[in-house]
Amino acid sequence: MASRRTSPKEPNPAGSPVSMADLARELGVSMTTISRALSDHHSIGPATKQAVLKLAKKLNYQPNHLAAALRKGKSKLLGVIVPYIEGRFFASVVHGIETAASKAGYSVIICQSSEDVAHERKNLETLLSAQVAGILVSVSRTTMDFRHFEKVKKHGVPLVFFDRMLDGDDVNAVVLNDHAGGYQATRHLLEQGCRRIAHFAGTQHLNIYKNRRQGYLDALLSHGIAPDESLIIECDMTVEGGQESMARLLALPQPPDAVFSAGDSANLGALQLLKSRGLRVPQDVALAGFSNEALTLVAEPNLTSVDQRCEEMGQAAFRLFTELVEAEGTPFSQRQVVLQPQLFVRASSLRSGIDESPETNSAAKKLQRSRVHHT
Amino acid sequence: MASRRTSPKEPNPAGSPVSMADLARELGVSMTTISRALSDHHSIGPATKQAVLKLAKKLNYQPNHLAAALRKGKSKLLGVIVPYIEGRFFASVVHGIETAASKAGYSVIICQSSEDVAHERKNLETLLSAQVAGILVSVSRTTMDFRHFEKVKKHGVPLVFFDRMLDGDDVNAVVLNDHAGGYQATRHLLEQGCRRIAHFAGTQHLNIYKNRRQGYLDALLSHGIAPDESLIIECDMTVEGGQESMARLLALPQPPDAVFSAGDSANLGALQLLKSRGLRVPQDVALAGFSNEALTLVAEPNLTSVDQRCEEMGQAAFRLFTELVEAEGTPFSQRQVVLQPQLFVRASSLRSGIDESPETNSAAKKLQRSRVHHT
DNA sequence: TTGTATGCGTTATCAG
DNA sequence: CTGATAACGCATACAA
Repeated sequence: MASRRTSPKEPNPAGSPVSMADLARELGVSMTTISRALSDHHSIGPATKQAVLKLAKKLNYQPNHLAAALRKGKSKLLGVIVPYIEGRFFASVVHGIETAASKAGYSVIICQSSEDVAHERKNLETLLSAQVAGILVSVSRTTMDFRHFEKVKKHGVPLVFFDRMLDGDDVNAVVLNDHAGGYQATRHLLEQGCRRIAHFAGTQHLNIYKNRRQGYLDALLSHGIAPDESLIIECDMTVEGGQESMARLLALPQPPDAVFSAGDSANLGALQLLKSRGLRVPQDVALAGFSNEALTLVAEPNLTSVDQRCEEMGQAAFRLFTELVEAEGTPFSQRQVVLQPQLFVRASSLRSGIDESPETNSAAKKLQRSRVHHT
Repeated sequence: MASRRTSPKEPNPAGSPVSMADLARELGVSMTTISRALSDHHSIGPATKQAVLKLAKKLNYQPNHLAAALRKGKSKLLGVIVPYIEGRFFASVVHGIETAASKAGYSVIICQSSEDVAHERKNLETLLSAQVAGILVSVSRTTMDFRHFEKVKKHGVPLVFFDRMLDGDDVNAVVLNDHAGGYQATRHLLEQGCRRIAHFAGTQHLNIYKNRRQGYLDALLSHGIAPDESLIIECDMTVEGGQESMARLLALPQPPDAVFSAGDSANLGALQLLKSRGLRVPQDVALAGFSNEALTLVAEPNLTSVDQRCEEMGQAAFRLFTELVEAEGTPFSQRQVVLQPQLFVRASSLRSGIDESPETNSAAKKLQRSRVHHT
């Protein structure tokens, strides 16, 4: 006598796509009942519900999100586009996004534009085809206009920019107050007695670099110091770029007594060059940077830097997305979230001990501890 | 007279889910024709094909991958689970995976287990529900058995482990030859004249740390040196852990003249402590670490370290996945890819200049250049 | 070369 | 409280 295929003893032999229909057949009820029991619908008998749940566990039923999304017209997928995923900043932001998203039942599809607009465009297509519920993006360095984002709006998919964005007011975005960051760092250098403060600036078509520079300029002005254009060097923010830029500054008739760099790597380069020339940091040249990279705590002396609140930015971006989902249908209203940066004062800019507030230091220590990761 | 809704002049007013059915109606052909034209089927008239493509572009038709996946039973989604996404290693591996995957038309869903098995289990459920075509995973630190991965196999979803995995032979995996890495680093220290070489070891239930330690032991043995258990310290691989461990070693009756650490962060801690005690690196104590973190090039002296080929690992993991897809149906055969580590010799372990080969140095420089990222 | 019909797994709309 | 049925958008076996 052949064994019955429908025997409850057989869990599931091979590739086992158990569907709601299977559960329905097995229990002798309708698919509707199964669906309702599984989604905890109100009009459902507690007895049948338990029975369904039990059977589902037993056959280890796995819901098919694709089918559900197709039916409902809304998926639980969230698209994220970043220029690249390496480096502390974007990795941390993605970490923040993913953590918040998964808590809310969303899965995150990650895309890299590799700083290339064409790639970015392709990423958008892919995400739209994947029927994502929303798209979070930090534009690539080569993105000069918003045309390819129009399609996203046209499809009614919520769109949130974070950190990097182009000028244009009709977009939702969460950004850091880069101006305040530049201002704080520069003011701090001024308070340390520096008077000829140079600036390593980034590409000026990106909001972040433009704002950091403006913060620097405004800090100087509000302290009655006229900016000196020869002290502003546009550099690519790499270690080598920092070395070269620092060398150029030292070749000036009147070298600076401090540098505010729009990035930490360039500042490291500056530090290396200064040391190689036998100059002391901060006594001869004080340094303050941007991003609060891990390297700031490794360099000697430790580097003063502006923290970008990476994880908060990720969380905020996701929150903004959910707000957009809730506000669906209502007329478009632009939403912007602006995060406040935090200056971490370290030895590279401390000319006297008096400014070293205890909170700042304990915060820095805490950061160091929490940032440690290992394989 | 009311304007016709089907007028070709109306591109698409609001949220516009243009489907193949719409294109078919507009062109007066069947959906089959549309489907074939779009998927470049062979039996399709070039004229009609062009017409379809043109109309699709005009109405900016966006294919619905969900529907296609549902129909075909196979999606173009790839699930990736990592303990966390921050830090150089996993970010780089994910970078490698995403780059290879998107090139092959796959989208990557990223999940973080946060070093928590329960979370890892949930991640698996999510990915299976999302109908991913495969799952790539590096297990969490708290994962002690493979039970929750059985379900994945049962569903017939290709599963690839990378870097971290538990013992067990019937799995597909791409790993680094950690044993060779530990061996090379230790041999290098021996060649520098070190004789009492200590080891900072990681949790021994993870393959990677066990193998690094074994490589260390075997290198000692093959050089006729009996391992000294008091020189092996299990530490949590943080900077602080490294400081404490180094302090313990220095308190020994016979302190070591070198340390091979299973991680770079701990080595940085050791370096800091040595400096604070007035000891010189590498003259008094030579240091070699693991992971080739960015900090190795920031610390002074630069830290010798074993590179883990992060991106190659990501690429290899994806390749292994595609192989599994192609080998579908055939009986299971375990596949393992073992990557060879590369030792980067730097000042922290160089007691004499003679060993500093030019290739090593140029490779290190190249690495430094290519790793620079900025916001 | 093109069209017709069906089903993938789910949810929503109706009746009972 | 429960059930039958349609529909989501696409791909394919089968017919023309």
